[in-house]
Amino acid sequence: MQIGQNLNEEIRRIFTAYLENKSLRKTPERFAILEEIYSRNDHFEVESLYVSMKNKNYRVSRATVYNTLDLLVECNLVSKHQFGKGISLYEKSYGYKQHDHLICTDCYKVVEFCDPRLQNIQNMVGQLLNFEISHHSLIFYGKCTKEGCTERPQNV
Amino acid sequence: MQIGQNLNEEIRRIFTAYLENKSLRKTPERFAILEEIYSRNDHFEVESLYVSMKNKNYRVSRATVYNTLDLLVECNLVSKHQFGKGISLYEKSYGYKQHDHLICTDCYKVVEFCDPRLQNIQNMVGQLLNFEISHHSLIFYGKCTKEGCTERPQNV
DNA sequence: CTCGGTGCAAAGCTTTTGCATCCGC
DNA sequence: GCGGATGCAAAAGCTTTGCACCGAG
Repeated sequence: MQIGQNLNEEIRRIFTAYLENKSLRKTPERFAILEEIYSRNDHFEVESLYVSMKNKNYRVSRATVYNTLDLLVECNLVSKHQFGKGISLYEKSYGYKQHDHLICTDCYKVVEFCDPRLQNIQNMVGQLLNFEISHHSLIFYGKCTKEGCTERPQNV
Repeated sequence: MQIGQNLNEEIRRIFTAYLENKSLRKTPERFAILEEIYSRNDHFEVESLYVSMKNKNYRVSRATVYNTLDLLVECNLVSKHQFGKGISLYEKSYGYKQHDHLICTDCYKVVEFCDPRLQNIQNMVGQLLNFEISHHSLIFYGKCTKEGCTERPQNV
């Protein structure tokens, strides 16, 4: 589809600009990882991304995946979350409206939400305490009611 | 001091009630860990708590510390944070007003703040998405300005 | 007396690091 | 060709687990 193609070009452009600005090399691995991430629609962990690429017979190492994820987080193409199970989850972030997460403590389902008032809090707190706030993490923990919470962990 | 003594009795009472309710044993180790935690005023990591107790010649194992921390988190006497460095930080939570955290991405300084508007957001989001929200985690990441940010990691 | 809890050490998992090789610039 | 980047595997760091012993109920 045309839109997907445009998005793909756009994120490559952003990553390229970032790499050039930082005098980092534009290696094929870095762009392959970026592309793999943007072909996904979930909150994924490093191992899952690594396995996906291995399954496609792409030759990458975990070290490169970790390294590239750091770069992508730094240029805001990917966001990183610590949802509390000691394991980091990532998701693509370009073209998505800012959102936060709600996690079911029974089944680990992740739901996204957005509340503009948070931005006000962020601005005020930063000004009050002399911080230049660059980003935030807001997670609500609870139990999903009504909907079919299975109490069985899902692969999020 | 009298207040400290009352607090100490109060948290023991809460923990005791929790253990009895869950039919768990009231072992001396569990209360020793609780007491050690409430004698601290910082955000601490497991290893630090373990070492503190070892230094006082108290015989505990890491396994018991981890086990007890889980219990204390579950009965709301302790709160657990994932500040993003892959390592969990804990703090006592009874008798403290609810607060959130601001972290300097250069020196890792942790500052606490409180904004009552967050409660409104929490209530609204929970109602809207059919979640019974039990707790949350809000972290602002940024750089401290004006004050002397050393860019050197502190032991938080 | 029972069996849950503990200490200790080994194992598990995610992430980082060291090093030889490779390739972008 | 140089030096950054990669792949691989080993190592590191936090947390969990297995097992024999202990002690709370």
